[in-house]
Amino acid sequence: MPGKASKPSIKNEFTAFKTNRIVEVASHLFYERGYSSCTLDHVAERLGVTKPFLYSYFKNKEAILAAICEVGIRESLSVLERTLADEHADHRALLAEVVRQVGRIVIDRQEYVVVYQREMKHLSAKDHERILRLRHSFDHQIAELIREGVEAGEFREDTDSFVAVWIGGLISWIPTWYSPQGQKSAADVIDQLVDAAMRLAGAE
Amino acid sequence: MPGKASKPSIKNEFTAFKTNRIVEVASHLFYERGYSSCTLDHVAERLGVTKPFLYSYFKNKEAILAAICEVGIRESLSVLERTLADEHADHRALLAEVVRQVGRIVIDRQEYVVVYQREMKHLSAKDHERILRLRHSFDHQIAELIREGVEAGEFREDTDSFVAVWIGGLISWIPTWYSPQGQKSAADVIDQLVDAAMRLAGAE
DNA sequence: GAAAAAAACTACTGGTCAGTAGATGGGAAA
DNA sequence: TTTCCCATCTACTGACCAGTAGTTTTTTTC
Repeated sequence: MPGKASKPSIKNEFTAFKTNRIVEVASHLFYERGYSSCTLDHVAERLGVTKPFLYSYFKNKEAILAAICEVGIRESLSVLERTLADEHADHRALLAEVVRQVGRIVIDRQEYVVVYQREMKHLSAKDHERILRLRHSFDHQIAELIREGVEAGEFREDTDSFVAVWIGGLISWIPTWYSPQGQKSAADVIDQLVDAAMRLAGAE
Repeated sequence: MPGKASKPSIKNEFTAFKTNRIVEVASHLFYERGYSSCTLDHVAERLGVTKPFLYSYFKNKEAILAAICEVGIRESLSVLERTLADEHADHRALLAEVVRQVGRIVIDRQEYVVVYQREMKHLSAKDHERILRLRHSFDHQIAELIREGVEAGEFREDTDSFVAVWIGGLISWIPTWYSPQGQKSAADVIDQLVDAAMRLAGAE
């Protein structure tokens, strides 16, 4: 069961590995067929196991969804905080780097992000609130970064720190239209994303 | 059955009225509970009728979903084309007005838009394609507007007309976070949206 | 290598739901 | 008033599915 912090050991590594595989496969199938239309028998079949197997790693179907929803946000938050901790020339460069890093994760974790957006409402109240807090923390830190940049005179002075939400929207929107098979490469999309974010922040 | 163009008559008006009510109520319930988790018995109950009633107005559950998905796009497209036909001082003013009008619709039709985004994949291939074509037509016309504005020297010359997609993203993103009960009024949100779109287009 | 423990499976249940067949009842036509 | 028709309803079916009880297989331990 995720959320339990255990000592590392061979056994726990096995467990973690299997838990991850479940999340991976479930995420893919929830993405394809939607949460409610995807049965646990489906997930089990794709993993080459049976349904009760899943129940020894997750309490129920909703717990699998919660694990999926957390992946994208957790990684985005962690890369955000890592990037904020690094040295940067100025707020412009910092914002650009943050958006670039998070954009990369959102593209890599596309399916997780989409499942989160679409299926959020099937989370239990508890899981929902916990994940929303992560999301707010993210928006808040970007807003702070913008505010500081405006103060430092690096972004247009009429820039409301609420553009953090718009930038978040830009980022979250990517997975709904970007496809690895499309004409645009991931690198192109990220470059455009960074450019768009800088324009929104009034950084030019 | 929607999609059939009939002569106007009292009878057809009754039918259209009932069809609309079904779409309205179904949209609301699909929004709240998700398409797959919302039963037609639920929809019928909320309407004060029974399930077979629905089947005399729609072929099946998916047809109701298709009707919902079409509302937002159809209205957006029609307001877009109406606005494009009007006189405007310049491309800047035109873009601002288009974004304002469409933003208003998206806020008014919030639930339809969200259901469309979330449940698109449950549409039949045919419905899916038809609706996607409407959507592309929308993006294409905005892209054209941007291209002309750049040519006229009203938007920054390094503005790729692909920003049309980003602007579309900004608009589509609103219903996922805006709430009529929130602190921000619809008017505030629209003003901010227009400002953001102008920044993306490099119009300042 | 036998016994105990852990992991995974087989087989089931109780409930749900899209879609349908055929009944019913109220209004229009005659 | 009687007949017919159309809208809507009652009552059902067949399939599906989350979750579980109890058994079998595999691994660990001694």
